[in-house]
Amino acid sequence: MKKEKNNIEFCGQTIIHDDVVRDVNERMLFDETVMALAEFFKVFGDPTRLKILYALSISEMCVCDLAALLSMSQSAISHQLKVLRQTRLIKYRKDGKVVYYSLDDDHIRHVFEQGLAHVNE
Amino acid sequence: MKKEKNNIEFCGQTIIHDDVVRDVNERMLFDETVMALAEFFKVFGDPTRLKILYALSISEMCVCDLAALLSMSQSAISHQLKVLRQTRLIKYRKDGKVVYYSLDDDHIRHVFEQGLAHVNE
DNA sequence: ATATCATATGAATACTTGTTCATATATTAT
DNA sequence: ATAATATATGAACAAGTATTCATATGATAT
Repeated sequence: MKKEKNNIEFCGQTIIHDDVVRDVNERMLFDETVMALAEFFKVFGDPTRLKILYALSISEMCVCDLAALLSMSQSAISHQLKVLRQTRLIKYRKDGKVVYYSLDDDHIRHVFEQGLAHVNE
Repeated sequence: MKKEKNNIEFCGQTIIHDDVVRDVNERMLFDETVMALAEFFKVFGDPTRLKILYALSISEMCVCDLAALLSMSQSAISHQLKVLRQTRLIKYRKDGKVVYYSLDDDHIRHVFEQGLAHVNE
């Protein structure tokens, strides 16, 4: 049996189902959690970074090679590697002048596959 | 035993390890796949959309209620719902003037949890 | 028909972001 | 030291995007 509607004003917003809103509000995620989550997914939301991650899931590579592979400037690649480093998705080791990048964690592969599964329906 | 370096120029880019680049290049994803994947993750890369998705993972809700829940304008919510609709992450049913939104698929919940698992380390 | 309410949407704006360009740093070779 | 090479980075610019504002649409009630 449907309960009757009881429209309420709250913070200038009309609430039609205050019971549902109250319930969901109590279970809502912390703002910082949502922010962190958004940042995490945002990193995967760029073709260049996805290609880099995919490439590194196959083999560690240096900046030069990644630039050649993706036909992009060394600078562009380097900037994106910085983003991936800062979000701890990749790690690196230095060997002389050359810096080798690799995935930080197999966990990343899983997220990637998860996305691929969706895209391929 | 490390193979000696054989720097090559390709499309204006220096290649240090041409064997690795060639190998990875052969296995590289199609551009359209990468694009679709980026679009998919991009949708999850916004706090407002994440909150909406999370809310809908608990209960179906109408636009009014979502606006009240997130303390945002009806218009802002409606615009984001459009994005979520177009990417087929949510579906809706109409009951008179009221439009009820819900997750399109339990699969979305899984991606969400996957992200949460990462954020919570 | 008219008013009201829930939702949708186009345009404008403010903000974010990916790439380029120029340059800096660091390591190796001469 | 000097030159060459691999990588990093700050600033500028272009392209993309989330929200607001004003308004449109569509349904219900009077």
